[in-house]
Parts: sequence; C-alpha cells; structure tokens
Amino acid sequence: MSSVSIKEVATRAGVSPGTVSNVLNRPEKVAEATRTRVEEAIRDLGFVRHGSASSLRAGHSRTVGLSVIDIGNPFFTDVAAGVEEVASERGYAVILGNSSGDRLKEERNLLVFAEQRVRGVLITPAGANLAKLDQLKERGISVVLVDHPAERADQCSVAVNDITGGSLAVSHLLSTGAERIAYVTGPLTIRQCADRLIGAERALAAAGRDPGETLEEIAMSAMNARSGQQAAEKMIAEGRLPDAVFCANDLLALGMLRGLLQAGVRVPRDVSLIGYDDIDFASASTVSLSSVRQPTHRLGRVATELLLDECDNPESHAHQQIMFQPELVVRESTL
Amino acid sequence: MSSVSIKEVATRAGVSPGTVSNVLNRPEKVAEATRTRVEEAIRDLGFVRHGSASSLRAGHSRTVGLSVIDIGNPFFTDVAAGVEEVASERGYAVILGNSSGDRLKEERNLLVFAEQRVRGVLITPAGANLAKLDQLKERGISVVLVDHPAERADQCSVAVNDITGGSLAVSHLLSTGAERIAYVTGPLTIRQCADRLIGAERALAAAGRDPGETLEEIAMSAMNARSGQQAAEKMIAEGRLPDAVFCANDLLALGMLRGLLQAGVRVPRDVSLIGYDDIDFASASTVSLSSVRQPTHRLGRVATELLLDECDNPESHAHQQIMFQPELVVRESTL
DNA sequence: GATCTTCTTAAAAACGTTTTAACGACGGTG
DNA sequence: CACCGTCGTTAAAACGTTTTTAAGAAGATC
Repeated sequence: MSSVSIKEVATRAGVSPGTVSNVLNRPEKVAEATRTRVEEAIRDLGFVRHGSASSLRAGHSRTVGLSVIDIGNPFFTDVAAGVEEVASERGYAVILGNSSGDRLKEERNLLVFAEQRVRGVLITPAGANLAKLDQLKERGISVVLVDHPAERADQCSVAVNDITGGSLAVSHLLSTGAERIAYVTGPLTIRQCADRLIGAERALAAAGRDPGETLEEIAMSAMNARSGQQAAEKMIAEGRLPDAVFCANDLLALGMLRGLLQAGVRVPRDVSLIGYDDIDFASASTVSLSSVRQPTHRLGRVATELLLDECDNPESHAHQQIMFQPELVVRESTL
Repeated sequence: MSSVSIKEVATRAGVSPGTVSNVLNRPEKVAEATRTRVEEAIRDLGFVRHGSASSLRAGHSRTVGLSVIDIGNPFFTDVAAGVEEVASERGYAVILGNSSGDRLKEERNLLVFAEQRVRGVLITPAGANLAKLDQLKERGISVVLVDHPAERADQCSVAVNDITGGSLAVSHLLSTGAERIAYVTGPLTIRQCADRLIGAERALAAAGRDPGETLEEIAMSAMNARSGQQAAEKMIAEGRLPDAVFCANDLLALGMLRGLLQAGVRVPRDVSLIGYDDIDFASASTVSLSSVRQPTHRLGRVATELLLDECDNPESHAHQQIMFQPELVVRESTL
C-alpha cells in the first residue's frame, strides 16, 4: 500500500533522488556525511528499492531462472540448493521452474523467464529446446547448461562425466568377481542413461570381456523405486539372476534392493548391487548402497557462479564447459 | 539485446501502443480484425511483454515468493512442487527462498521478495519473524502460512493437524501391544515436534496409560537419518530397548531402522517402528516403514490457490485457516 | 442531411528508478 | 589573482508498459 519511494527518502535526507540512487548503487561516490544521512532516512522510512523500476531502467534484473526436470528427485533438489545458496549470497533471486520432463512445460518456463527479464537461465534441458535457448541469448539472457555438456563452445555448461561413472561402477563390479551383469536403466533416449551404458561397455572391453555376453540391459520407463522393484521381480520370475546389478540411479537401486531381499536373494552375497547419484538415502538403507557419487551441490554452485560471472563481466568472461568426475562410493551392497 | 517493445508491434500492426496493450490485457475490448492483426505482429516480431515495466505501471507483479525451511527435505520438496504447479497454471512465477531454518536467512528472503514486489508470499516460518510478515501485509503483499496454523483470523494458513498425527501413531503402536514407547524427535522448540508429542500423550491418556511410565523422549538436534541412527545406538548402548519407537519424521526413522537392524534387533518383531511424513523412501526401505502421511502436495497446491485468490479477489476473499488431517499408513515395520 | 450513439482507437501521463551531462564549490597551481 | 581539475551533487531524460481521457468514425434516428 504505502510504498515509500526514493523521492521521499530524498526529501527527508535533504538531497536529490539521484543521490539516493548513488548511495544505493555506488556508495563510494557519495560523501561520508550525506551517505549516512541518506542511510538513516532509508531506515527510518523503511524504504525498499522497487525491483521492477530498477530493472526497467537498468535494463537487467537481479534474478536468475532455474528450470529442472524433476524437483522431486533428490539429485535436482541438491542442485537447486546449491544454486539458491550462491544466488542468495550475491543478492540474486531464483525463479524456479519444474519442467517434469515435459517439453511444453519447459517452453512455458522459458517464456516466464523471458518476461521477467531474468539475468540468466540455468537449465537441465528436457526437450530439444536448444533453439529456444539461442533465442534467449539473442535477447541478452545468458544460459548455462546444467548436467548437460554444451555442444558448442559459445556456451557455458556444467556436467559430470557419465561415461566415466558407468565405467567406475562396472569396473568395480568386475573386481568383486561378477561374470554376468545387469544394467537397469530408464529410457536410453535420456543422455545420462545412454552415457552410463557406454561407460559400462568400455569397462567390459577394457577387461577383455564381451559386452554382448556379459551385460544385459533392462530398460524401464520410469526411474523410481517402483520401477526398480518391478525390474527385480522380472529378473526373479525369469529365473536367471546375474551376479551383479548396476542401476542407473539410486531410486531404481533402492527398489531393486527391496525386490531382491523380499525374494530371499542376499545382497551382496548372491547379487552385488550398485546405484548412481549417491543420494542421502543410499547410505541410510538397510544394506547400505554402493553408488557413484556426483558433486550435485557443487554442480549447482559452480553453474551459478559461471552464470553470474558471465552476467557481471560480459567482456572478460570465457565460456567454459566444465566436466566433473564422478566418484565411486563402496558400501555394503558390493562387498 | 534487440528487445522488441510494444511500440514496434504497434507500428507494424498500424495501431497505437495502447491498442496493443489492450490486446494483451483486455482482448475483448478490441475489434476482431485489429486484434488478429496485432497478434500476428506479436508473433512475427517475437515480442514478449516486459514484466518489469508491466508491474511497475500496474503496481503488482505476477510472481509469488516461497520460503521453505529445508529444500533438501522431501516434505518441503513435495510442497514446493505443488506450489509450482498451481502458480505455473495461473501464469505466476515462483521465487524460491531456502531459509535453512536460519532466522537471518529467512529475513533476507523476505527482503528479496519485497524488492521484487511479489504478489504474495508463501512461507513455512522458521524464526519468529511474524512481525516482518505484518510489515509485508502493510505493503500490500498477501501472506499465507504453510504447515503452520495462523494464530490470528486475518491471515490464511494451511497446516496438518500434528496432534492428531501423534495420536494416530501412538494409538497404532499401542494396538500392536507396545508397553514402552520411545519418541525420537528434533528440538521440541519446533512446533511440529511439540505437537506430535502432545498427540502421543493424549493417545496414552485415552488408553489409560501413564505417559510418564510409558513414554520416553529422545530429542536430537537434527532431524536427519544420521541423528536417527545415533539415537538407535544410544538406546542400544543403554541396554533398555522399548517395545516401539515413534520418530518425528521419516528421516529419523530410516536412520533408526538402520541402527536397530545393524545391532541385530529385529523390526518389527523386537521393536515396532513408525515414522512421520510418509516420504517416498519410507515404502522403499527394506523393511517398509509405517508412517503418518501428510497431504504434502495438496498443502502446496491449496496454499497457492488461497494466496492467488486473496490477490485476485481482495474484496470477496475470506481468510481461511485450513487444517488437514493426517492419515496412518501401516507397513511392515509395525506388523 | 444533420445530430446523436456507440464502438474503436489515439494520445499522453504516470509508475520509480538509473544515468548522463552539467554545475557549483573548493583547493591547488601557475 | 586567475585558471583549472576534482569532487559532490543535481536536474532531467529515459526505460516499456498501463490507464485514462479524449477524439474519431461508423451507423442509427429523426
């Protein structure tokens, strides 16, 4: 209602609006005495800057857009937490969009971001909306790809090497003596799932095994615990248990674990099991789950730092495609 | 960069800027022919409305602020998903703030919301920042309390009855024959923890038990799986196992489960166990976890609907304090 | 054919800030 | 003593919308 404007602050402090603006944005430019006077006036009147007016005139806002595929997945939640942390530290607000893997929803999120004239966008692309992203850049909105390596050099991206991750997992399984391995995954159209498979095959090749003989793929439509359990039931029904199971994420692995134990299969004695992501619940499960850890929180932090650097130093900024390396975490399920 | 303004759309369509604005905001006020002409121009030029300019002039933005206590907790994640859903449906953007239970951080979030001139704020209060919330309302920003019943009638709130929830859990434990029950909780300064305790005591009283005899409180400083496991280890070290354990949330319960099983305690045969929240992982754990389900997703949806109703129909809007009822979910851990 | 309605569009002011160019005062230098 | 930077401040224009008021055109009525 009673919104205090910069003008009222100015009259109370006995200066011009321009000076108040300077106090707000370039405090070093204004004399000590007047500055404190203005700051007092601001406090007394409870003035808070009108972000819209500010960004209208300045040409850019202090907000970033974040579009994730599934806010319910602990992986993305961790990323989001990292993003929020950095943004908040630097005085930026985060506008959250959840695409649910839906291309249209993602497009709508991008439109909202464009309307809000966000300073930049962090996105884990779901659909093939790359063209839309270029449109954003033409509008002067920087874009950083999260958990998706950029194909081109004029773009920043932060990702984790999923091929390495797949190799780590399968090499480890081989080292425990596995001869037949099942790869339980989501749709192979998902880049992460496909890359982890490639890594798995490389590890087999490096060990002199024939992937066709050693590895069996079980692709589920969803990547949650329910699907994992269904995969387990299917395996058991068919009566051909592998020595080891590699799941494309921890939710699948937790479901698999439950399915196996319920059928009386001992983990890891009968079947070794490894997941991916190392979500918190991986270590909390009864047979604690081996997994491939990704620096999720850092992913979010670094992506945001990259983005804000690109915004604040557009000239000196060098685009980077950062690729983190995943890390093997051995727990009880693969002893 | 090349931001298309309403003016350019106007010239291309051969109308005035005002007419374009009408097409955008009151399409029914403008003749069919000109409207389609303007819409074409908008499409051809790739015009997107400048949100800042719009809210500056209109006096309000199409954004809501959401401040949660811990974005890493699946409970809040579910709430956030519900919020995002409704907001997105109605063309609102969600600005996300994570208070991490820190009072100062929460205050900073509210400041950011105020600067962005959000239309309204959804908040699960962490600190005692109720005064700050009143300041927001004076500024014309509506506030809806989430998972926290409003003390006053001039405020909307959405919560779940934690007293009932505590009763449900403990009544159920009693029905399985428990004589001595442990309540593993976070700090009792947290309203939810305290209310669930009250409910537990009521259930005991209703069953004619003496709370002092039957119930032992174990308060941990954090409410995660690690704390739950520590609580289990402490109980085992002291050598006095209760018949049943009621944990104030599922993270604690999962840790407790792991701690008990590792020590060779059988669940539910030796000790029954029930958690709270019914997060996805509750059903996925090896001994699936009984829990008290809260309508988390709905909590977020309803809170947002309430908020947007208050914004859009300020006159006809009636403040509501909605209290949902929790629901007992019985699984293997309390058979 | 003139006047009056009704419907549609145009023109201009306003929202609250940032920014640029200009200005005055003050010391220091020639 | 005149001149010239420097520093601190101000006045005014601009950002892209929305909204209000006024004007114009088309059609209807007498």
